[in-house]
Amino acid sequence: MRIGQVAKRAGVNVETIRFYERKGLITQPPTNTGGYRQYPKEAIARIRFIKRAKELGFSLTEVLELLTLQTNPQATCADVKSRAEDKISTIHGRIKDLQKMRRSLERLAAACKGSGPLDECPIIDCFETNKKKEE
Amino acid sequence: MRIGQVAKRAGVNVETIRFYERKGLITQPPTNTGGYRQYPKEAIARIRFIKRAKELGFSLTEVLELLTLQTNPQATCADVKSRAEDKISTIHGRIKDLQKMRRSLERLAAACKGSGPLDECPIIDCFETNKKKEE
DNA sequence: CTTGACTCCGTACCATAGTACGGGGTTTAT
DNA sequence: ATAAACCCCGTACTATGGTACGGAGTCAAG
Repeated sequence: MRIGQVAKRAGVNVETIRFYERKGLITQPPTNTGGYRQYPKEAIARIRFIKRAKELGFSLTEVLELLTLQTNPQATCADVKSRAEDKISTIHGRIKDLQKMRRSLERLAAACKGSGPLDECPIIDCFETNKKKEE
Repeated sequence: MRIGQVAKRAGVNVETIRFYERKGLITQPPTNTGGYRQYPKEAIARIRFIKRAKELGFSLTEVLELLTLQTNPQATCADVKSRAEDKISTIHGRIKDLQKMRRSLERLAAACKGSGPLDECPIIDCFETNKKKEE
């Protein structure tokens, strides 16, 4: 199968496949006489693996680690599980940060009556002073 | 005040101030005879404004919008409030996405007993097939 | 056997938010 | 007056995950 077919079936761009190859996530397949890459069908599965791991928050570097683990006969579930748990906690941290931001913005938006000049806007005021406006 | 002082007091890097200037977030102040930038003390407040807005999730482009609004006498609280509300909802969306990821990972991690070879790992299995392992 | 679609490669570019560097000139303190 | 510390400018580089481009060669259908 040629790169275009693989790309279509895996749901990515041709350029993305070449990019993954440069990053070491995919090994370059044999080429035909014309120099075209000839992919086995497992290539599609590998690209989908990458997509799925990415969707769950793994960076390409981390996906590479996961893929490398797979070729290591000493690797066990524990290796994968610990990476998943690390990822869960970093995601958790990001959620906390975002919730903090959201709560602050909600407080400010609630304090803003939505009319009047900017120099009375509690949101702008907060940005200027980093204090809640004293009543 | 010179750039180094401003940077120190605002809690950013000198380079960052020059970067913000290039981005139009800060106007270039007058320079002394030697060509050094001479900042009024309001510059510190402006940089802190940028920092605070960034901490609440606004990108530099959005911060620029906010700052530009301030110079517009027609602008009202409503303009700021609507930007805050937009930001709240994009943050909300990101939280939802992250929660979805976290839930999926938690399900997978829970399904993984944490020992044994990788080809029996439900996490790897999910990445390969995007299905929950059938029992 | 020609045309269009596909692929090759290397490089440059996108956004984001800066950081780092190098070779100069300036200011300040001793 | 000299050295340290500061600042100037432009450019390049960081990380992340790709996308775009251009000129060339190849493959398949008519």
